[in-house]
Amino acid sequence: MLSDTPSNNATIQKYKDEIIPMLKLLLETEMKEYIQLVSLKKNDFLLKEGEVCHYYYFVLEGILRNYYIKDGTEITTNFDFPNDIATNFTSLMLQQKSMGYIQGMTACKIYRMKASDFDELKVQNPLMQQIKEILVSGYVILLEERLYSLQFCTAAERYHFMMERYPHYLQQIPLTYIASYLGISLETLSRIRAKY
Amino acid sequence: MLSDTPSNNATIQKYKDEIIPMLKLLLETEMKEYIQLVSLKKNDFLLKEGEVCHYYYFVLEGILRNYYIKDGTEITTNFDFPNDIATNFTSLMLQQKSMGYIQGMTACKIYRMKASDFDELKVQNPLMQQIKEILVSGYVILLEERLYSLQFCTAAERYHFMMERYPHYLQQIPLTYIASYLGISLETLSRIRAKY
DNA sequence: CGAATTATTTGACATATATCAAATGCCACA
DNA sequence: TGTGGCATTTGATATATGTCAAATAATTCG
Repeated sequence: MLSDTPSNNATIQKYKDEIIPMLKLLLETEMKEYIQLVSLKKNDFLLKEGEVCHYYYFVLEGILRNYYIKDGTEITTNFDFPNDIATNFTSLMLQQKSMGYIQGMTACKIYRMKASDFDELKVQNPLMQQIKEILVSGYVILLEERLYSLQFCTAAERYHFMMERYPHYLQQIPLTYIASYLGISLETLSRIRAKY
Repeated sequence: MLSDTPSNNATIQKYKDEIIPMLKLLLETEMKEYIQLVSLKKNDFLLKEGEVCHYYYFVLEGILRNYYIKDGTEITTNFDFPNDIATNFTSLMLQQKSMGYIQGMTACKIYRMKASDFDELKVQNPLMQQIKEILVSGYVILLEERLYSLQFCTAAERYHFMMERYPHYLQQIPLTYIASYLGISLETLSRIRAKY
C-alpha cells in the first residue's frame, strides 16, 4: 500500500505541535492589535472567486473548505481545521484574483491578520520569520505529499491513506467533498468504502 | 480546455526573470566562498534515495530529473533546467532521508551551497531572505498548479498544458519520463500525441 | 413526530487509461 | 555500413473509474 511512500506525518506534526501554540500565544499578546476575530456562520465565505486575498486566517473553531468551480462543479482542494492556517497562497503571494473559495462548513471562529502587517512584524520579530518559514515548509511538504499520492496511487490507496492520516476528516465531512478532494466520483468512493 | 484554470505563468516568470539573475550575481560575488562548482556526467546522481539532502543546487548547464521508485518503476516528479534551483525540499527541511533521486539526464554544471550556510547568510543579508521567500513561493505556486491539473484534468489536457507551458521539455526529454511526469503510461501519451 | 430534504449506496453501462505484445523507427558505434 | 539496443507507435484486450438513474438511509426542521 502506501508503506513505501514519503510519509512525514510524525515530523510535520511535531513542528505543528511546537509552533502553533507559540504562534497563538504571540497573536494573543504582542500581536493583539494586529488581529481581528472573525465569526462565520455555516456556509459563510472567507474568500470568494475573483477577490484578492489579503489575510492569513488562524482557525480557532470550526471547519472550512477550499474549493474551485470547474465546469459548474465544485472541486475541493483542502480542509482547514482548528489550529490550521487558512489562506489562498497563490492569490496572496501574487496579489491576484483568487480562483477559488474558502467557505465555512460549520460556524467558525477565526483570527485574521493582514499579510502586510505580518510581513512588517517579521522584520521586528525574528521569531515570526521562523514561524513563517516553518509553516510554509509544512505546506510545501503537504503539497508534495498530495501530489505524490495523486500521481502514483489508486483511488483506494488515496482513500485509505487519507483515513489513516486524517481520521477526523471522515467523521465530519460529507463524502461528496471527500470524493472531490481525492479526485474521484462520489460513487467510486462509496464503492471503495463498501469493500474495506 | 485549461482556459479557466489557475494560470500564473506570466507572474512566476516575471519573478524568476528578476530574481534569478540577481541570485546568480550574488552567488558569484559576495557568496563566492560559500559555493562549489559541481560537474556531473550524464546519469550521475546529485542525490540518491536514503541520503539526506544538505544543499541547494543552482543549475548552470544541463538537465536533471527528480524521481522516486515505486514498486520497481521510476516515477518522475520534476525536471530541472538551467537557472532552476534543484533540491529535495522535504529531505532538506526535515533533515530526513530522501525518498527520491536527482539525476543528470545530460552532463551538468551546477553551483551548490550548503543550506546551513544559506540560512546564515540570510541573517546578514536581507536580500537573501527575500530571494528565498520568492523562490519558495514560486515553488508553492508551481506545486498547487500541478496538483490542480492532476486532480481535475484529463491526461490529454495535462499534456497540452505542459506543452504550452514548457515547450522546451518536449524537445529534450524522452517520452517515458514525460509520461511518468504526467502520471500516465507511455502508450497513452503516444496516443494523445498521435491525435493532435 | 413525520414530511421533506439531503446523503449515501447500488446497479447498469460507457469511457478513459493501463497492460501486454508486437511492429516500426531511430541512432550509436563496432 | 550494418547491427544491436532504445524509443516510439500501434493493436487487442483488461481494468478502473465515471456517469446516469434509482433505491435506501440519514438528517433537518416545521
